[in-house]
Amino acid sequence: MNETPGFRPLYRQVYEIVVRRVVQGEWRPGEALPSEQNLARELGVSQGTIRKVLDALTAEKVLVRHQGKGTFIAENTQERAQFRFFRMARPGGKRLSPTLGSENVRVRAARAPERERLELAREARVVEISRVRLLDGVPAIRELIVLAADLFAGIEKITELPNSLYSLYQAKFGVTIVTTHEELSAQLATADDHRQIGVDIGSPVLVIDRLAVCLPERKVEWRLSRVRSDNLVYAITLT
Amino acid sequence: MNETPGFRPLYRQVYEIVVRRVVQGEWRPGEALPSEQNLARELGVSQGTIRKVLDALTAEKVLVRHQGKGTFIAENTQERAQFRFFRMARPGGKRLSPTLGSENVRVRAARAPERERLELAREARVVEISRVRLLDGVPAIRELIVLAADLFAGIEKITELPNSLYSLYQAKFGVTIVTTHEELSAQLATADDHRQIGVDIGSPVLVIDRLAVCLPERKVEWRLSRVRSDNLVYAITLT
DNA sequence: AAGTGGTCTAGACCACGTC
DNA sequence: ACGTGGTCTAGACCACTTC
Repeated sequence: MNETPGFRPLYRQVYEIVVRRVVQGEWRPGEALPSEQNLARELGVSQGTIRKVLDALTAEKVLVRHQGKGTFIAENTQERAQFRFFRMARPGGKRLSPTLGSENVRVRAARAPERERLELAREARVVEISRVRLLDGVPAIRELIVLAADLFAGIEKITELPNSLYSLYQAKFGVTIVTTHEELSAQLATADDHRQIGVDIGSPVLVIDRLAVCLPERKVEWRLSRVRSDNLVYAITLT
Repeated sequence: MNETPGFRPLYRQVYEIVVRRVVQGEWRPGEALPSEQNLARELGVSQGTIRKVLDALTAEKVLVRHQGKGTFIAENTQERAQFRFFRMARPGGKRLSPTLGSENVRVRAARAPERERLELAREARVVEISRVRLLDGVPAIRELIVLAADLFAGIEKITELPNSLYSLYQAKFGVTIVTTHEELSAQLATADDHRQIGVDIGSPVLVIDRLAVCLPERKVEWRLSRVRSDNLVYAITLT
Protein backbone atom coordinates (compact mmCIF):
# COMPACT_ATOMS: atom_id res chain seq x y z
CA MET A 1 0.00 0.00 0.00
CA ASN A 2 2.22 2.69 -1.32
CA GLU A 3 0.11 5.50 -2.66
CA THR A 4 2.83 8.11 -3.29
CA PRO A 5 0.37 10.48 -4.91
CA GLY A 6 2.71 13.43 -4.88
CA PHE A 7 6.17 11.96 -4.96
CA ARG A 8 8.79 14.67 -5.25
CA PRO A 9 12.47 13.86 -5.12
CA LEU A 10 14.65 15.56 -2.59
CA TYR A 11 16.67 17.48 -5.16
CA ARG A 12 13.45 19.08 -6.34
CA GLN A 13 12.83 20.60 -2.93
CA VAL A 14 16.45 21.64 -2.60
CA TYR A 15 16.24 23.19 -6.06
CA GLU A 16 13.32 25.33 -4.98
CA ILE A 17 15.08 26.43 -1.82
CA VAL A 18 18.16 27.49 -3.74
CA VAL A 19 16.10 29.27 -6.42
CA ARG A 20 14.23 31.17 -3.74
CA ARG A 21 17.47 32.33 -2.18
CA VAL A 22 18.89 33.33 -5.54
CA VAL A 23 15.76 35.28 -6.47
CA GLN A 24 15.71 37.04 -3.10
CA GLY A 25 19.15 38.31 -3.93
CA GLU A 26 21.01 36.53 -1.15
CA TRP A 27 24.03 36.60 -3.45
CA ARG A 28 24.67 39.39 -5.93
CA PRO A 29 25.46 38.76 -9.62
CA GLY A 30 29.07 37.65 -9.88
CA GLU A 31 29.22 36.65 -6.25
CA ALA A 32 30.14 33.15 -5.10
CA LEU A 33 27.75 30.74 -3.42
CA PRO A 34 28.97 28.59 -0.53
CA SER A 35 30.91 25.53 -1.63
CA GLU A 36 29.11 22.30 -2.41
CA GLN A 37 30.22 20.81 0.90
CA ASN A 38 29.00 23.76 2.92
CA LEU A 39 25.69 24.02 1.08
CA ALA A 40 25.16 20.28 1.47
CA ARG A 41 25.83 20.44 5.20
CA GLU A 42 23.69 23.53 5.62
CA LEU A 43 20.72 21.94 3.83
CA GLY A 44 21.24 18.51 5.33
CA VAL A 45 21.75 16.62 2.08
CA SER A 46 24.66 14.86 0.46
CA GLN A 47 27.11 16.51 -1.89
CA GLY A 48 25.70 14.52 -4.80
CA THR A 49 22.24 15.93 -4.27
CA ILE A 50 23.28 19.57 -3.99
CA ARG A 51 25.50 18.98 -6.98
CA LYS A 52 22.55 17.89 -9.08
CA VAL A 53 20.77 21.11 -8.14
CA LEU A 54 23.73 23.37 -8.92
CA ASP A 55 24.29 21.59 -12.23
CA ALA A 56 20.66 22.12 -13.18
CA LEU A 57 20.85 25.84 -12.39
CA THR A 58 24.07 26.03 -14.37
CA ALA A 59 22.29 24.47 -17.36
CA GLU A 60 19.63 27.16 -16.96
CA LYS A 61 22.45 29.70 -17.05
CA VAL A 62 21.48 31.06 -13.63
CA LEU A 63 24.81 29.97 -12.14
CA VAL A 64 28.29 29.52 -13.56
CA ARG A 65 30.80 27.09 -12.08
CA HIS A 66 34.59 27.20 -12.24
CA GLN A 67 36.67 24.24 -11.22
CA GLY A 68 39.02 25.21 -8.46
CA LYS A 69 37.23 28.53 -7.79
CA GLY A 70 33.59 28.09 -6.95
CA THR A 71 29.99 28.51 -8.02
CA PHE A 72 28.82 32.03 -8.91
CA ILE A 73 25.63 33.87 -9.76
CA ALA A 74 25.76 34.25 -13.55
CA GLU A 75 26.21 37.81 -14.66
CA ASN A 76 24.12 38.86 -17.60
CA THR A 77 26.98 40.96 -18.80
CA GLN A 78 26.45 42.97 -21.92
CA GLU A 79 28.30 40.57 -24.17
CA ARG A 80 26.84 37.46 -22.65
CA ALA A 81 23.26 38.68 -22.77
CA GLN A 82 23.85 39.93 -26.30
CA PHE A 83 25.04 36.66 -27.65
CA ARG A 84 22.47 34.68 -25.78
CA PHE A 85 19.30 36.43 -26.86
CA PHE A 86 20.36 38.65 -29.72
CA ARG A 87 20.76 36.50 -32.77
CA MET A 88 21.39 38.76 -35.74
CA ALA A 89 24.43 38.01 -37.87
CA ARG A 90 25.92 38.44 -41.30
CA PRO A 91 24.97 35.66 -43.70
CA GLY A 92 27.28 32.72 -43.19
CA GLY A 93 28.98 34.06 -40.19
CA LYS A 94 29.78 36.83 -37.83
CA ARG A 95 27.40 37.57 -34.98
CA LEU A 96 26.61 41.24 -34.55
CA SER A 97 26.16 43.53 -31.58
CA PRO A 98 23.82 46.47 -31.87
CA THR A 99 24.53 49.95 -30.62
CA LEU A 100 22.01 52.55 -29.57
CA GLY A 101 20.35 54.93 -31.99
CA SER A 102 17.48 56.78 -30.34
CA GLU A 103 15.17 55.84 -27.51
CA ASN A 104 11.96 56.94 -25.87
CA VAL A 105 10.52 55.74 -22.56
CA ARG A 106 7.09 56.32 -21.04
CA VAL A 107 4.80 54.78 -18.46
CA ARG A 108 1.12 54.34 -19.25
CA ALA A 109 -1.90 52.14 -18.67
CA ALA A 110 -1.72 48.67 -20.22
CA ARG A 111 -3.83 48.05 -23.30
CA ALA A 112 -5.91 44.93 -23.76
CA PRO A 113 -3.49 42.92 -25.96
CA GLU A 114 -0.63 43.81 -23.63
CA ARG A 115 -2.58 42.70 -20.57
CA GLU A 116 -3.29 39.44 -22.31
CA ARG A 117 0.27 38.74 -23.46
CA LEU A 118 1.82 39.69 -20.10
CA GLU A 119 -1.03 38.29 -17.99
CA LEU A 120 -1.65 41.60 -16.21
CA ALA A 121 -4.57 42.80 -14.12
CA ARG A 122 -7.14 45.14 -15.62
CA GLU A 123 -5.73 48.29 -14.04
CA ALA A 124 -2.06 47.41 -14.52
CA ARG A 125 0.45 49.89 -15.90
CA VAL A 126 3.27 49.22 -18.33
CA VAL A 127 6.55 50.80 -19.36
CA GLU A 128 6.82 51.39 -23.09
CA ILE A 129 10.27 51.70 -24.62
CA SER A 130 10.67 52.42 -28.29
CA ARG A 131 14.10 52.63 -29.74
CA VAL A 132 16.18 52.33 -32.87
CA ARG A 133 19.38 50.30 -32.85
CA LEU A 134 22.33 50.36 -35.18
CA LEU A 135 24.35 47.52 -36.64
CA ASP A 136 27.82 48.51 -37.80
CA GLY A 137 26.68 52.09 -37.33
CA VAL A 138 23.66 51.79 -39.63
CA PRO A 139 20.07 52.03 -38.34
CA ALA A 140 18.81 48.48 -38.67
CA ILE A 141 16.30 47.58 -35.95
CA ARG A 142 13.14 49.17 -34.59
CA GLU A 143 12.11 47.88 -31.19
CA LEU A 144 8.92 48.37 -29.28
CA ILE A 145 9.25 47.02 -25.75
CA VAL A 146 6.46 46.70 -23.19
CA LEU A 147 7.26 45.88 -19.56
CA ALA A 148 5.12 45.06 -16.55
CA ALA A 149 5.58 48.36 -14.68
CA ASP A 150 5.30 46.93 -11.17
CA LEU A 151 8.60 45.10 -11.55
CA PHE A 152 10.49 48.04 -13.02
CA ALA A 153 9.60 51.03 -10.84
CA GLY A 154 11.67 54.06 -11.82
CA ILE A 155 13.11 52.66 -15.01
CA GLU A 156 11.75 55.66 -16.90
CA LYS A 157 14.12 57.91 -14.95
CA ILE A 158 17.21 56.19 -16.34
CA THR A 159 18.42 58.48 -19.07
CA GLU A 160 20.69 56.27 -21.13
CA LEU A 161 19.53 52.68 -21.29
CA PRO A 162 22.29 50.11 -21.77
CA ASN A 163 22.74 48.09 -24.89
CA SER A 164 21.37 44.92 -23.41
CA LEU A 165 18.31 45.57 -21.30
CA TYR A 166 18.43 42.11 -19.75
CA SER A 167 21.58 42.89 -17.81
CA LEU A 168 19.88 46.06 -16.55
CA TYR A 169 16.82 44.10 -15.50
CA GLN A 170 19.03 41.79 -13.48
CA ALA A 171 21.36 44.35 -11.95
CA LYS A 172 18.84 47.08 -11.06
CA PHE A 173 15.55 45.27 -10.71
CA GLY A 174 16.47 41.73 -9.72
CA VAL A 175 14.70 40.29 -12.73
CA THR A 176 16.58 37.43 -14.40
CA ILE A 177 15.33 36.49 -17.86
CA VAL A 178 15.72 32.76 -18.42
CA THR A 179 13.48 31.99 -21.39
CA THR A 180 12.06 33.75 -24.42
CA HIS A 181 9.35 32.67 -26.81
CA GLU A 182 9.74 34.15 -30.25
CA GLU A 183 7.65 34.20 -33.39
CA LEU A 184 9.33 35.31 -36.59
CA SER A 185 7.71 36.40 -39.80
CA ALA A 186 8.50 38.31 -42.96
CA GLN A 187 6.66 41.55 -43.63
CA LEU A 188 6.92 44.56 -45.89
CA ALA A 189 8.50 47.79 -44.72
CA THR A 190 6.06 50.54 -43.78
CA ALA A 191 6.43 54.31 -43.94
CA ASP A 192 7.53 54.25 -40.30
CA ASP A 193 10.19 51.66 -41.12
CA HIS A 194 11.40 53.93 -43.90
CA ARG A 195 11.60 56.93 -41.58
CA GLN A 196 13.35 55.14 -38.74
CA ILE A 197 15.65 52.56 -40.29
CA GLY A 198 15.90 53.93 -43.80
CA VAL A 199 14.61 50.93 -45.72
CA ASP A 200 12.55 51.47 -48.83
CA ILE A 201 8.81 51.10 -48.34
CA GLY A 202 7.80 47.64 -49.54
CA SER A 203 11.20 46.07 -48.99
CA PRO A 204 11.28 42.96 -46.77
CA VAL A 205 11.77 43.21 -43.01
CA LEU A 206 12.12 40.40 -40.49
CA VAL A 207 9.67 40.81 -37.61
CA ILE A 208 10.39 39.20 -34.25
CA ASP A 209 7.63 39.00 -31.67
CA ARG A 210 9.20 38.02 -28.36
CA LEU A 211 7.79 37.22 -24.93
CA ALA A 212 10.41 37.04 -22.15
CA VAL A 213 9.97 35.00 -18.96
CA CYS A 214 11.92 35.58 -15.75
CA LEU A 215 13.19 33.16 -13.13
CA PRO A 216 10.26 32.72 -10.79
CA GLU A 217 8.12 31.99 -13.80
CA ARG A 218 6.46 35.18 -14.95
CA LYS A 219 6.00 36.91 -18.30
CA VAL A 220 7.66 40.30 -17.93
CA GLU A 221 8.52 41.70 -21.34
CA TRP A 222 6.87 41.83 -24.73
CA ARG A 223 9.11 43.00 -27.52
CA LEU A 224 8.38 43.64 -31.16
CA SER A 225 11.45 44.05 -33.35
CA ARG A 226 11.50 44.98 -37.00
CA VAL A 227 14.82 44.28 -38.66
CA ARG A 228 16.00 45.25 -42.12
CA SER A 229 16.79 42.09 -44.01
CA ASP A 230 19.51 43.10 -46.45
CA ASN A 231 22.76 41.27 -45.78
CA LEU A 232 21.46 40.29 -42.34
CA VAL A 233 20.11 37.04 -40.91
CA TYR A 234 18.69 35.60 -37.70
CA ALA A 235 21.06 32.75 -36.80
CA ILE A 236 19.99 29.86 -34.60
CA THR A 237 21.15 26.35 -33.80
CA LEU A 238 18.58 23.69 -32.97
CA THR A 239 19.59 20.58 -31.07
CA MET B 1 55.02 16.22 -11.62
CA ASN B 2 51.64 15.66 -13.13
CA GLU B 3 51.59 16.87 -16.71
CA THR B 4 48.11 15.68 -17.67
CA PRO B 5 48.35 17.22 -21.12
CA GLY B 6 45.41 15.32 -22.51
CA PHE B 7 43.23 14.54 -19.56
CA ARG B 8 40.00 12.88 -20.60
CA PRO B 9 37.52 11.64 -18.08
CA LEU B 10 36.40 8.03 -18.22
CA TYR B 11 32.83 8.86 -19.12
CA ARG B 12 34.13 10.61 -22.24
CA GLN B 13 35.71 7.44 -23.50
CA VAL B 14 32.65 5.41 -22.57
CA TYR B 15 30.51 7.97 -24.38
CA GLU B 16 32.48 7.48 -27.55
CA ILE B 17 32.24 3.73 -27.31
CA VAL B 18 28.48 3.84 -26.91
CA VAL B 19 28.08 6.38 -29.72
CA ARG B 20 30.13 4.17 -32.02
CA ARG B 21 27.94 1.20 -31.25
CA VAL B 22 24.78 3.22 -31.78
CA VAL B 23 26.03 4.61 -35.09
CA GLN B 24 27.03 1.16 -36.30
CA GLY B 25 23.43 0.13 -35.79
CA GLU B 26 24.05 -2.41 -33.05
CA TRP B 27 20.54 -1.59 -31.86
CA ARG B 28 17.75 -0.61 -34.21
CA PRO B 29 15.56 2.49 -33.66
CA GLY B 30 13.04 1.68 -30.95
CA GLU B 31 15.09 -1.22 -29.64
CA ALA B 32 16.29 -1.44 -26.03
CA LEU B 33 19.91 -1.20 -24.96
CA PRO B 34 21.23 -3.46 -22.21
CA SER B 35 20.34 -2.30 -18.71
CA GLU B 36 22.62 0.11 -16.88
CA GLN B 37 23.95 -2.70 -14.72
CA ASN B 38 24.77 -4.93 -17.66
CA LEU B 39 26.35 -2.13 -19.71
CA ALA B 40 28.38 -1.06 -16.70
CA ARG B 41 29.63 -4.59 -16.12
CA GLU B 42 30.33 -5.10 -19.81
CA LEU B 43 32.37 -1.91 -20.08
CA GLY B 44 34.01 -2.30 -16.70
CA VAL B 45 32.74 0.93 -15.15
CA SER B 46 30.35 1.75 -12.36
CA GLN B 47 26.66 2.31 -12.81
CA GLY B 48 27.11 6.02 -12.08
CA THR B 49 29.50 6.45 -14.97
CA ILE B 50 27.43 4.63 -17.58
CA ARG B 51 24.45 6.55 -16.25
CA LYS B 52 26.14 9.85 -16.99
CA VAL B 53 26.74 8.70 -20.56
CA LEU B 54 23.18 7.49 -21.13
CA ASP B 55 21.80 10.70 -19.64
CA ALA B 56 23.96 12.77 -22.00
CA LEU B 57 22.75 10.81 -25.03
CA THR B 58 19.20 11.22 -23.78
CA ALA B 59 19.71 14.98 -23.63
CA GLU B 60 20.95 14.82 -27.24
CA LYS B 61 17.73 12.97 -28.05
CA VAL B 62 19.65 9.96 -29.35
CA LEU B 63 18.19 7.75 -26.61
CA VAL B 64 14.97 7.77 -24.65
CA ARG B 65 14.67 6.28 -21.19
CA HIS B 66 11.60 4.93 -19.43
CA GLN B 67 11.62 4.18 -15.76
CA GLY B 68 10.85 0.54 -15.15
CA LYS B 69 11.22 -0.38 -18.83
CA GLY B 70 14.65 0.43 -20.17
CA THR B 71 16.76 2.65 -22.41
CA PHE B 72 15.90 2.74 -26.10
CA ILE B 73 17.23 4.13 -29.36
CA ALA B 74 15.12 7.22 -30.00
CA GLU B 75 12.86 6.91 -32.97
CA ASN B 76 12.66 9.92 -35.22
CA THR B 77 9.04 9.19 -35.81
CA GLN B 78 7.18 11.47 -38.14
CA GLU B 79 5.55 13.49 -35.41
CA ARG B 80 8.62 13.73 -33.26
CA ALA B 81 10.92 14.82 -36.08
CA GLN B 82 8.26 17.25 -37.24
CA PHE B 83 7.90 19.01 -33.96
CA ARG B 84 11.59 19.02 -33.28
CA PHE B 85 12.89 20.59 -36.48
CA PHE B 86 9.82 21.96 -38.18
CA ARG B 87 8.84 25.16 -36.44
CA MET B 88 6.06 26.79 -38.44
CA ALA B 89 2.93 27.72 -36.52
CA ARG B 90 -0.08 30.00 -36.55
CA PRO B 91 0.56 33.33 -34.84
CA GLY B 92 0.10 32.96 -31.11
CA GLY B 93 -0.30 29.28 -31.14
CA LYS B 94 -0.84 26.05 -32.92
CA ARG B 95 2.14 24.23 -34.41
CA LEU B 96 1.57 22.98 -37.94
CA SER B 97 2.49 19.83 -39.82
CA PRO B 98 3.08 20.06 -43.53
CA THR B 99 1.80 17.59 -46.09
CA LEU B 100 3.29 16.81 -49.46
CA GLY B 101 2.54 18.78 -52.61
CA SER B 102 4.90 17.86 -55.41
CA GLU B 103 8.44 16.58 -55.40
CA ASN B 104 11.36 16.02 -57.74
CA VAL B 105 14.55 14.08 -57.04
CA ARG B 106 17.76 13.88 -59.05
CA VAL B 107 21.40 13.00 -58.54
CA ARG B 108 24.08 15.24 -60.02
CA ALA B 109 27.58 16.58 -59.50
CA ALA B 110 28.00 18.95 -56.59
CA ARG B 111 28.40 22.62 -57.39
CA ALA B 112 30.99 24.82 -55.75
CA PRO B 113 28.81 26.42 -53.05
CA GLU B 114 27.34 23.03 -52.20
CA ARG B 115 30.79 21.48 -51.87
CA GLU B 116 31.73 24.29 -49.56
CA ARG B 117 28.65 24.15 -47.36
CA LEU B 118 28.69 20.35 -47.08
CA GLU B 119 32.49 20.05 -47.03
CA LEU B 120 32.57 17.70 -49.99
CA ALA B 121 35.42 16.61 -52.23
CA ARG B 122 35.81 18.14 -55.67
CA GLU B 123 34.30 15.22 -57.57
CA ALA B 124 31.50 14.53 -55.07
CA ARG B 125 27.92 13.98 -56.12
CA VAL B 126 24.77 15.22 -54.44
CA VAL B 127 21.09 14.37 -54.32
CA GLU B 128 18.86 17.33 -55.10
CA ILE B 129 15.29 17.24 -53.86
CA SER B 130 12.92 20.06 -54.70
CA ARG B 131 9.43 19.94 -53.35
CA VAL B 132 6.41 21.96 -52.42
CA ARG B 133 4.66 21.37 -49.12
CA LEU B 134 1.18 22.25 -47.99
CA LEU B 135 -0.04 23.67 -44.70
CA ASP B 136 -3.71 23.02 -44.00
CA GLY B 137 -3.94 21.93 -47.62
CA VAL B 138 -2.57 25.18 -49.07
CA PRO B 139 0.81 25.34 -50.88
CA ALA B 140 2.99 27.23 -48.42
CA ILE B 141 6.62 26.09 -48.57
CA ARG B 142 9.16 25.62 -51.34
CA GLU B 143 12.09 23.47 -50.35
CA LEU B 144 15.37 22.87 -52.14
CA ILE B 145 17.31 20.09 -50.42
CA VAL B 146 20.87 19.04 -51.23
CA LEU B 147 22.31 15.83 -49.73
CA ALA B 148 25.76 14.29 -49.75
CA ALA B 149 25.06 11.46 -52.20
CA ASP B 150 27.54 8.98 -50.74
CA LEU B 151 25.44 8.61 -47.59
CA PHE B 152 22.11 8.22 -49.36
CA ALA B 153 22.72 5.75 -52.16
CA GLY B 154 19.49 4.83 -53.88
CA ILE B 155 17.33 7.50 -52.33
CA GLU B 156 16.33 8.71 -55.79
CA LYS B 157 14.55 5.40 -56.37
CA ILE B 158 12.11 5.98 -53.53
CA THR B 159 8.96 7.16 -55.22
CA GLU B 160 7.01 8.78 -52.42
CA LEU B 161 9.22 10.51 -49.88
CA PRO B 162 7.79 10.70 -46.37
CA ASN B 163 6.70 13.88 -44.74
CA SER B 164 9.71 14.13 -42.49
CA LEU B 165 12.89 13.24 -44.31
CA TYR B 166 14.86 12.95 -41.07
CA SER B 167 13.02 9.81 -40.01
CA LEU B 168 13.75 8.36 -43.45
CA TYR B 169 17.43 9.22 -43.12
CA GLN B 170 17.56 7.37 -39.84
CA ALA B 171 15.49 4.33 -40.77
CA LYS B 172 16.83 3.66 -44.27
CA PHE B 173 20.31 5.18 -44.26
CA GLY B 174 21.40 5.10 -40.63
CA VAL B 175 21.89 8.85 -40.55
CA THR B 176 20.69 10.48 -37.33
CA ILE B 177 20.35 14.27 -37.49
CA VAL B 178 21.19 15.79 -34.13
CA THR B 179 21.82 19.47 -34.85
CA THR B 180 20.79 22.08 -37.38
CA HIS B 181 22.19 25.54 -38.01
CA GLU B 182 19.65 27.92 -39.47
CA GLU B 183 19.76 31.41 -40.87
CA LEU B 184 16.47 33.21 -41.35
CA SER B 185 15.80 36.27 -43.44
CA ALA B 186 12.91 38.10 -45.05
CA GLN B 187 12.80 38.36 -48.81
CA LEU B 188 10.35 39.28 -51.54
CA ALA B 189 8.44 36.63 -53.46
CA THR B 190 9.76 35.87 -56.92
CA ALA B 191 7.97 34.67 -60.03
CA ASP B 192 8.90 31.11 -59.06
CA ASP B 193 7.40 31.63 -55.62
CA HIS B 194 4.22 32.87 -57.29
CA ARG B 195 4.06 29.81 -59.54
CA GLN B 196 4.71 27.26 -56.87
CA ILE B 197 3.13 28.55 -53.67
CA GLY B 198 0.74 31.07 -55.12
CA VAL B 199 1.95 34.18 -53.34
CA ASP B 200 1.88 37.53 -55.13
CA ILE B 201 5.19 38.61 -56.58
CA GLY B 202 6.73 41.14 -54.19
CA SER B 203 4.92 39.88 -51.11
CA PRO B 204 7.10 38.89 -48.14
CA VAL B 205 8.43 35.36 -47.72
CA LEU B 206 10.45 33.92 -44.84
CA VAL B 207 13.61 32.24 -46.08
CA ILE B 208 15.27 29.54 -43.97
CA ASP B 209 18.78 28.40 -44.86
CA ARG B 210 19.52 25.24 -42.89
CA LEU B 211 22.58 23.06 -42.53
CA ALA B 212 21.94 19.71 -40.80
CA VAL B 213 24.61 17.75 -38.91
CA CYS B 214 24.40 14.04 -38.14
CA LEU B 215 25.60 12.03 -35.15
CA PRO B 216 29.24 11.26 -35.95
CA GLU B 217 29.73 14.94 -36.64
CA ARG B 218 29.27 15.55 -40.35
CA LYS B 219 27.32 18.08 -42.43
CA VAL B 220 24.91 16.04 -44.51
CA GLU B 221 22.05 18.23 -45.67
CA TRP B 222 21.68 21.75 -46.95
CA ARG B 223 18.12 22.97 -47.18
CA LEU B 224 16.67 26.20 -48.47
CA SER B 225 13.04 26.81 -47.56
CA ARG B 226 10.88 29.67 -48.74
CA VAL B 227 7.73 30.06 -46.69
CA ARG B 228 4.76 32.31 -47.35
CA SER B 229 4.42 34.65 -44.41
CA ASP B 230 0.72 35.44 -44.26
CA ASN B 231 -0.83 34.20 -41.01
CA LEU B 232 2.24 32.01 -40.43
CA VAL B 233 5.23 32.32 -38.10
CA TYR B 234 8.43 30.52 -37.21
CA ALA B 235 8.09 29.75 -33.49
CA ILE B 236 11.10 29.17 -31.27
CA THR B 237 11.91 29.13 -27.57
CA LEU B 238 15.35 30.25 -26.43
CA THR B 239 16.68 29.21 -23.06
C1' DA C 1 8.34 -11.15 -7.60
C1' DA C 2 11.71 -9.56 -10.69
C1' DG C 3 13.92 -6.15 -13.49
C1' DT C 4 14.41 -1.48 -14.94
C1' DG C 5 15.64 3.39 -14.43
C1' DG C 6 15.65 7.20 -10.64
C1' DT C 7 17.28 8.89 -6.22
C1' DC C 8 20.42 9.39 -2.45
C1' DT C 9 24.37 8.58 0.27
C1' DA C 10 29.39 8.36 1.82
C1' DG C 11 33.76 8.40 0.61
C1' DA C 12 37.87 8.53 -2.31
C1' DC C 13 40.67 10.68 -5.53
C1' DC C 14 41.77 14.08 -9.38
C1' DA C 15 42.40 18.61 -11.83
C1' DC C 16 42.34 23.39 -11.23
C1' DG C 17 43.06 27.95 -9.10
C1' DT C 18 45.01 30.63 -5.35
C1' DC C 19 47.94 31.62 -1.71
C1' DA D 1 49.34 23.51 0.98
C1' DC D 2 44.62 24.22 0.68
C1' DG D 3 39.97 24.69 -1.03
C1' DT D 4 37.11 24.30 -5.00
C1' DG D 5 34.52 21.82 -8.43
C1' DG D 6 34.86 17.32 -11.36
C1' DT D 7 35.12 12.31 -11.54
C1' DC D 8 34.35 7.66 -10.03
C1' DT D 9 32.92 4.05 -7.10
C1' DA D 10 29.88 0.86 -4.29
C1' DG D 11 25.87 0.18 -2.31
C1' DA D 12 21.16 1.06 -0.67
C1' DC D 13 16.58 2.07 -1.44
C1' DC D 14 12.54 3.87 -4.26
C1' DA D 15 9.15 4.16 -8.12
C1' DC D 16 7.59 2.18 -12.24
C1' DT D 17 6.57 -1.66 -15.48
C1' DT D 18 5.83 -6.31 -16.55
C1' DC D 19 4.96 -10.98 -15.53
